[in-house]
Amino acid sequence: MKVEILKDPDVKSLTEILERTIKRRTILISGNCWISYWGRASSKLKPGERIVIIKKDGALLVHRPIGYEPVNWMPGDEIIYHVESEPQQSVDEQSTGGHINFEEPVLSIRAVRLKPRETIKIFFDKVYLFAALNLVDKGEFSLYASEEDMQEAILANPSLIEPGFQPITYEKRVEPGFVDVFGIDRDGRLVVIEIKRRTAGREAVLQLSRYVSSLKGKVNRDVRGILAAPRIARGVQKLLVSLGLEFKSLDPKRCAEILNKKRARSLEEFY
Amino acid sequence: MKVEILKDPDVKSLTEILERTIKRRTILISGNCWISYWGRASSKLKPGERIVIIKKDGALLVHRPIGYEPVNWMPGDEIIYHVESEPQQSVDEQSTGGHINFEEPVLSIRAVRLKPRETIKIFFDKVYLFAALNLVDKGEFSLYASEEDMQEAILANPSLIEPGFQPITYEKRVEPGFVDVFGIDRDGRLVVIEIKRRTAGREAVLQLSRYVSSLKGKVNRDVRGILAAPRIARGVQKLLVSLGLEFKSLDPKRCAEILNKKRARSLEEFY
DNA sequence: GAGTGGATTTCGCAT
DNA sequence: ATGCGAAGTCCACTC
Repeated sequence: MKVEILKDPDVKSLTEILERTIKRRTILISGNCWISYWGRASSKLKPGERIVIIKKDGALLVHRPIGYEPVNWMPGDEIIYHVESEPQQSVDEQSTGGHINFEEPVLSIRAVRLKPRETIKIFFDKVYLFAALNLVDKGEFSLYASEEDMQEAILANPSLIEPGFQPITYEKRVEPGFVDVFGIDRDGRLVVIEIKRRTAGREAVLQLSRYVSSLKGKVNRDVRGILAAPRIARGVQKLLVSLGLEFKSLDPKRCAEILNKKRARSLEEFY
Repeated sequence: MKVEILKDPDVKSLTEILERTIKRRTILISGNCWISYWGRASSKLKPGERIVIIKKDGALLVHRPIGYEPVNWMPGDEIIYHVESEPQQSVDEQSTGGHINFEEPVLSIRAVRLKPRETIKIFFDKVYLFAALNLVDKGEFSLYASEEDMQEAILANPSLIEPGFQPITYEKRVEPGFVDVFGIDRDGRLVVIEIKRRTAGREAVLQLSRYVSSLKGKVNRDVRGILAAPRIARGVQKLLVSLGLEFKSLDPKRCAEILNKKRARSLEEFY
């Protein structure tokens, strides 16, 4: 069955259908609930009307009517669920605060994550909508103009940095941290490139500086440090120069375009 | 009306109800859709069955049947929506990939965010469930065992650090950065405490070291630096010692418990 | 308005 | 397992 929808269901039917569908279907529940969380931190959420999503892999999301982020959540993997119908008497009024319907028993959903150990308990005293959906999703997702794309674009087209630049390795680990791209310029000098997809700040400059310094100490010869980013923060330019580093403007979107062309070309060659 | 639910609605009814409820209700849509995003980066998602949430503040979430994170999203605030019914012919088959139902027109939802400028376009060719919910949520959310709580716990119970420790100020600004807690030990020496809620890494040690150094330069007398955290990263212990700093194990949960007791007590006093 | 740092960050990768 | 760095990070706070 593709979709099972219950409108204003009672706790008994809910308990039953949840036990049957949890971690087998994508589940939507909307109603009045209160929530406690204990684990890496701990939290309490007093009663209110929210949306709860439980996915096939066990991932749990609680969304309030406002805001992009879930108020409570649990990433999938190794989540164990317990569903129970409980008499309302057991609910600690003080801990819940707001209004609770004392007529019917409450639905309790307990999610336990094993690593790290943490628990979310959700209590519903009123459910407006329950839906169990048998969703199939094999659609490919592709993201363009990420930092990884920028790196790939530089490797495919080194002149993006400057004429004569030759990449040698990328994402090479150097003490401390790592370098995004590592190569040689037209004069044979070592070049370390740090890539940022957004405006580069002080942190990026200091990081690059550490790379360059540690490398200089090892190879005992000149090393150029280039910060490749769409822009550099205003005050940071001076710092960059004072540390003997360079800046190269690099637009992530342009990198994405270059990559798209390259990918299209390799597709042509393939056919 | 609290809840409006449509099961297997046609595109025409959807367009109508969406225009009436969007940014006025919490909206749930589940069906077969494909999505493109353009803004800070860009992405494409080929057809598949997902859940779309649109909140009253305009926040948009697209969830696949697996995983904790949304595959596409838009934070609320300054989001403009356009809802249209479109003939399927206009859909670029190549850009969508998988299966598309060519019988009916498709529902298109376009969300435009102004700052930064970005756009999400969602096309549905089949909707299994549509729900518009009039949710009210005023429940208070409280999170415990934050870094701030640990600070508060130390101030309330200074012996957590060591016998005889006396806090003077907290979150005091010192060059560079700031100090979490600042006080005097039983021998009258200055103490700087840096608090970390989780395993303290190299960064925390270096930060504390900077505090202590700059303070020593100013007061021209001995200053102890104590890193208070649940644990310290393995390799970093040596660095800590070599910099003349100390480590004090401090469990955030225990801090939270202490605070809870303290708060309960003050509540008793209040009544 | 931009920069800085934290997050129940999550996620991935490399040691 | 642990640690480090990116993310369409988001978010709050400071300058």
